[in-house]
Amino acid sequence: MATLEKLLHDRLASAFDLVAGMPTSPGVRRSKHADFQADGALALARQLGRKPRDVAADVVRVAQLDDLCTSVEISGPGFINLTVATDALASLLAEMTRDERLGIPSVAAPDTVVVDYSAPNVAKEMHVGHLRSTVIGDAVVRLLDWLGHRVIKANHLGDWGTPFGMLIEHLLDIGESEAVAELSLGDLNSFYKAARVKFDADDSFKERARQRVVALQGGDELTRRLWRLLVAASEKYFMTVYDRFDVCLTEKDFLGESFYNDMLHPLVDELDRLGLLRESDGAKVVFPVGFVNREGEPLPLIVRKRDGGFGYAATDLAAIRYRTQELEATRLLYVVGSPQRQHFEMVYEIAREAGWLRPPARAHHVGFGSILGSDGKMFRTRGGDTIKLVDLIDEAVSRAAALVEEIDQLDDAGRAEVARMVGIGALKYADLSNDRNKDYVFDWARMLSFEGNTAPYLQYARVRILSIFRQGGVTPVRDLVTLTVSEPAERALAIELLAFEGVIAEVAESLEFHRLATYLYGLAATFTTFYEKCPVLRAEDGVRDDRLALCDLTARVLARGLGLLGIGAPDRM
RNA sequence: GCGCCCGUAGCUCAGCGGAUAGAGCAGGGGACUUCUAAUCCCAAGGCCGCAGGUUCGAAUCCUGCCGGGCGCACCA
Repeated sequence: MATLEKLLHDRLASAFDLVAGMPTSPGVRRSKHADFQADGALALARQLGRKPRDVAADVVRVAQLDDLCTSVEISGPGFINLTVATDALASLLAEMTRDERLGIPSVAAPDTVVVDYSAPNVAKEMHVGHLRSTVIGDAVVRLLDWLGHRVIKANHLGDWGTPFGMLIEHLLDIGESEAVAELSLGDLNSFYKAARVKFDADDSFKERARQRVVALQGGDELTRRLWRLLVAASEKYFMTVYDRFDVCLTEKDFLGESFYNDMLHPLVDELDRLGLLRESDGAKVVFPVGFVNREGEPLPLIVRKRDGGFGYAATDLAAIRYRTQELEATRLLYVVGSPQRQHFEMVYEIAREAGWLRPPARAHHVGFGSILGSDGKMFRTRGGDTIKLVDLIDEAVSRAAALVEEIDQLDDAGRAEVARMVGIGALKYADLSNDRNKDYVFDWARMLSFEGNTAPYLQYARVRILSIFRQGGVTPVRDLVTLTVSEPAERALAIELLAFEGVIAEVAESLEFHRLATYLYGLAATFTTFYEKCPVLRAEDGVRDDRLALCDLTARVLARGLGLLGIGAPDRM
């Protein structure tokens, strides 16, 4: 389906091309002076050496807009103001009601997308630091999947490295069953800390740990089994967190660092063959072009450490090669904090130089800022400790439970389910409604408020709509051929609804979910104006059905939009 | 030193070259015999960090400052 804005754009583009004699952007956008405006004449006038208003007049003369607009006027210095015909609105809306996908088709040429996100560490608690990656990455997965792309979730688990020496030795000390029980239940911090304490205090333990690392890397069978035990127990725990948080990661998506172990030696060999590998201070490194260190010298990416071990850079390179060559990925997304930006830029550059990343395949760092406390510093507990992710989730749900306590139309189980949707929704939405490039300030009261740009507000807006249907005992029809849109509030809502596709298209590329959030909030706000001004159930028969259709579409767009953000929408609250 | 990100109302945030810079919160004033008032409406609140430049037009693009955050060789 063609979206309204795109239709206007295309028609005007043809007209502009005629007037300019070359491809010219019409500059169509929403306007407060009309439904839409086109700014293209102002920019074009300069190139043609003519007056903007004259250019605009020529464009209007040749533009074929009769079926779309009732009014096309030139205003100010040369803006073209467009008022959309209600017939056009009506038929587009009717088409939208009939479409299961709300006018948004599956993509014609799907990408194979690898989304690298969440990435907790084995035997370590998930904390606030994992919140944004998990929430944003999950939204990326849901959106691209819904659009019909082939999405591969890659949970780049920290399941390898020197800490496993001490972790395995600690496991042996306390016994396998005890360790597994502790880890599966989520008592990860105390397990890790206990290991750490012994490691720091006890030299013989430290030596055992060191030996154990060697055994692990050497493939010693017992050690591997114990390691696997640690990983499995942690994965089991992480799954409980994901389930509780409504995150769509599954057991199958754990693709930890260790997965790439066997690829690391061949990787180094290939870099060597390609002539990219250098020796520096005893380490094997690659110097990607365009990167310098603080002395202005070429900045290396260390592929193999002086001691022969591999660092994360090697794993990241192996992963990128695996993803493009084995998984045949065309779009690689790394949902990782902004501080790691340079690292990934270096990895991408090397991958391009090595030929592992070439068009149409592209890699993109989906970076994000930090979560801050109300004091403007990194969000921590009052004691200065990092906050566990489960604690955050639990608090969100229990705070939401206090809010929904008064709902008398639901039983206890129903209220608990609503509390979950509201609490988790609030937490996720607070993250996704902010520009991910920026830091944001964490504030329980604000995110759980029913006023302002919050998940509860959007959820509530939809509940009010469903309440109309229940109250009237009606089911909105979805096979309309046309409908009437006459009141200003109806028009405003109609135009807002028709903008959904454009927003989705934009976010699918930029992965800036706050644009979707801003849109949904605008839609909900536009709806409440409509709700105040236009009675639905009390309207006359013809009008009533049309208003019901507007309500229904709004509810569906809200539910779909929230769903793409990983947020549920309760039917009552 | 080099690089990246950020600076918009008292607070939290939108605004990816267009008309008079927008929301929410807080503070002020209103609206519940009404489809859920957990809502809505009205008024008030701004040298868009500073200074130049490009442009018919700059919060938006460029340069330089100021202020804050983060990276920059064997941790991920």
